Amino acid sequence: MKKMKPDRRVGRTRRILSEALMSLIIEKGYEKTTVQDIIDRANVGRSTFYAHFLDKDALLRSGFDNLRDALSKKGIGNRDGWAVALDLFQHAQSHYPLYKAMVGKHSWDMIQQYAQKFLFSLIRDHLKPKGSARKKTPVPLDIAAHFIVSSFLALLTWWLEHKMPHTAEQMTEIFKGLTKPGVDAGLGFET
Amino acid sequence: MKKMKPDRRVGRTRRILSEALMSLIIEKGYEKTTVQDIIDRANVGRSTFYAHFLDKDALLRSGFDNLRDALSKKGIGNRDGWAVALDLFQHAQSHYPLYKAMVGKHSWDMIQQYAQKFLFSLIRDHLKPKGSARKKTPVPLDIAAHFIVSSFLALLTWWLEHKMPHTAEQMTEIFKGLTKPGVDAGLGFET
Amino acid sequence: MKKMKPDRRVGRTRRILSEALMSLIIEKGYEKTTVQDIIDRANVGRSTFYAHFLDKDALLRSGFDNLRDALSKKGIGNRDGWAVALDLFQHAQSHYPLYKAMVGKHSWDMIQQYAQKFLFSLIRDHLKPKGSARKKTPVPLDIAAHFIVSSFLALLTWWLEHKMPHTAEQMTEIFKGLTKPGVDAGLGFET
Amino acid sequence: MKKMKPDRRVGRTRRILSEALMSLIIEKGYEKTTVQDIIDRANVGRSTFYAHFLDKDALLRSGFDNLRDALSKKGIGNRDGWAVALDLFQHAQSHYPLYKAMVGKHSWDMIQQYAQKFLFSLIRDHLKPKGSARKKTPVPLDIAAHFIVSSFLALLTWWLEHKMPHTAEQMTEIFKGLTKPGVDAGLGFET
DNA sequence: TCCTAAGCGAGACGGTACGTCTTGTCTTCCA
DNA sequence: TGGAAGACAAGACGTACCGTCTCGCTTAGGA
Repeated sequence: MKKMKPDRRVGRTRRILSEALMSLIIEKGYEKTTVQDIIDRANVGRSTFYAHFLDKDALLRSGFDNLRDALSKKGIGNRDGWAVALDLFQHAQSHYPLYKAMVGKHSWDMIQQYAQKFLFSLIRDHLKPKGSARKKTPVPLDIAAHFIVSSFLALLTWWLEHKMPHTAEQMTEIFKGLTKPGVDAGLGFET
Repeated sequence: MKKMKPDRRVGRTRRILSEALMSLIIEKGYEKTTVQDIIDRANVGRSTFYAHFLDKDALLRSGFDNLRDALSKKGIGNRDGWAVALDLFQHAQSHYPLYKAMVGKHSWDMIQQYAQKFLFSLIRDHLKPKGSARKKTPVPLDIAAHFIVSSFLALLTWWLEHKMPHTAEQMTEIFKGLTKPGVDAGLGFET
Repeated sequence: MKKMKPDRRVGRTRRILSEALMSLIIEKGYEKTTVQDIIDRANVGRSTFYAHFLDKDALLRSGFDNLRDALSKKGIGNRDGWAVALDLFQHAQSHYPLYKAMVGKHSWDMIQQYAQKFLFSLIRDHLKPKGSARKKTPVPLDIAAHFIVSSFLALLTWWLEHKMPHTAEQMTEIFKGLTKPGVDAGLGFET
Repeated sequence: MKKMKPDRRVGRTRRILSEALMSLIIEKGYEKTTVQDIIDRANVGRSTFYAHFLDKDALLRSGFDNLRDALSKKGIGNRDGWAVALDLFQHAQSHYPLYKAMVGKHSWDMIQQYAQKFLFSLIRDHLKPKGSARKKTPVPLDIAAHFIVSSFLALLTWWLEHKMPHTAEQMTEIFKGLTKPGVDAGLGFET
């Protein structure tokens, strides 16, 4: 197995396609954007598209890989676990037109699901060490993690749907205020 | 304006179509079910289908109208507000094959959205009277309602995805345990 | 078997339907007129339409039955056989809007076929007695009759398509001038 | 503007579709043949069909383009103008099953109309030079051309409907015998 | 004059074909 | 010779009409 230096054009094509999709989402929404639209905008052949991505959904998800990798590398570390939410609220804010175009649509559901998976393992791994001390908690740890992530996404969705009436910091506070009490009580330790 | 007696056939057709869809969802999933499948199963003409429903999605949603109407009529009344969750957990349990076939798919997102709308107004109307006394709360009432509904749906989803490892009563307790503390603190009054 | 007096409503319904079709043909053409259009215009139930006519085509043809019966009763008699053409040219002229709306379309083909059948037997019966004397003619009598009728219809079509640039009398002369020489020569006797 | 070499597949697809239609016409008639039948027989996608032809009618007409082009190239030249009829009678004879399946139906009307247009200009262009000498003729040249073409098609139709009881040569003679005298007289010169 | 069978309107229904649309694969040809 | 262009198979979609049918109301014409 040879280790190849990746063709520089490959990165270029993927980037162009991603940019084409993003601009099209903002213009006409993800659902109304067809593969044909994307490759027309990107000046790319149909087969080229499918050489790089399984389908339109894969292309969309790939756009969030950067965010995921950044978060993944940064981790939670010694910060207040709830602080991660702030990063995400801010990211949404800085890409508002894109998020706005998707929220409430099928594409948003997909993104949520994608985010859910990643954030879930991030949170669970953060909670596990603390929880391992306690034998038995009234609420299973997995459910708590799922609850935290879902609550965050729910607030994010609400925030975007209502045109961001509060700051990212305020939203983080609200999120923490609504979620932390129940989690702490349910798990039996301070998160 | 004449008051017409409604054609008895209409109700029958709508019911047959709904039943056909439900059975097909269980067999092959909502997304893989085509309109053709439905009308074949229901022994109904294509145009008849479109005379009654805008599309496949509308038919699916109509299937939940009964549940919605039942809840709507029953209301929350004097019960513990959180008890409504039990009704819904139980409903899901008693229609498990149907729910199971949809959870995690696009159809589930749609149902969630449909449920969200209805439950949101139900909850908000339940909270409003209590909240009107207090001038200012750290958390806006709308956000709290949104949070409650989303949390419920998140737990329901988790429960179904994991093959209902707990009873409906246990899930209601967990739901209440995770959600109530934050809401009470955030709103400044006992829900 | 009782002989009933026919219900007066029946004739009325048939007439109303025929009138509705004729007016619709003039307005939007026969092909674009649907059964729904007709029964809407006629204020008649769908089933009533089908109780009276097999389909739209049958209704159209029925409109020409009057003309056919009139010609049939009048016959050719002692007149110049070619004079019948004049009657028909004049009929077309007096119903120009209707004919104009059909000529060149599928409906015109149907009318032509309908007319062909009737006129063919009219002409053949007119020629037969004269031809029976001669044993053998270079051109079969049936072909000659077919030729005469087709030529007439061709000229009628041309005339209507070109907005009737000549009088009905002129067209009759042209028709006779083009057709008679060949027929007389082919049949071997004066028509 | 780049001159592209046409994709070889295109011609193939069009040919296959045409062949599929022809065979289906012979088997079940043009009117009963659906687009679905054609694409099934041709092993072609539905969209491919519509990428090449506007509709079923267009495909049918395209099948006669070869014949038209052949005649067009060959022209009338120095031959007896009436000889063209022989070519056409013979063509019909050699494709009898196809013609037989259409004659008398709507499809035949369409073909007749298509043929009429082409043959009319062929004949008129053939007559014009001869007629320009004469100032005034009792019968307009356009009518004469229309008459000739219609007469030919009428005889062709009769011939096919009656299972070709005469040879193509005989039919040509009959055609000429019936038509030429009137035309020569009407135009005032020998055709 | 009554009453009864038929005509009738309204429109739901099963069914068929249409032309459009989008997807993911596969082939051709150009640079 | 590798990738852009785009032809292609597949198949679901929503629309348009058709001809059949069921349902009650109305009404003509025989009793």
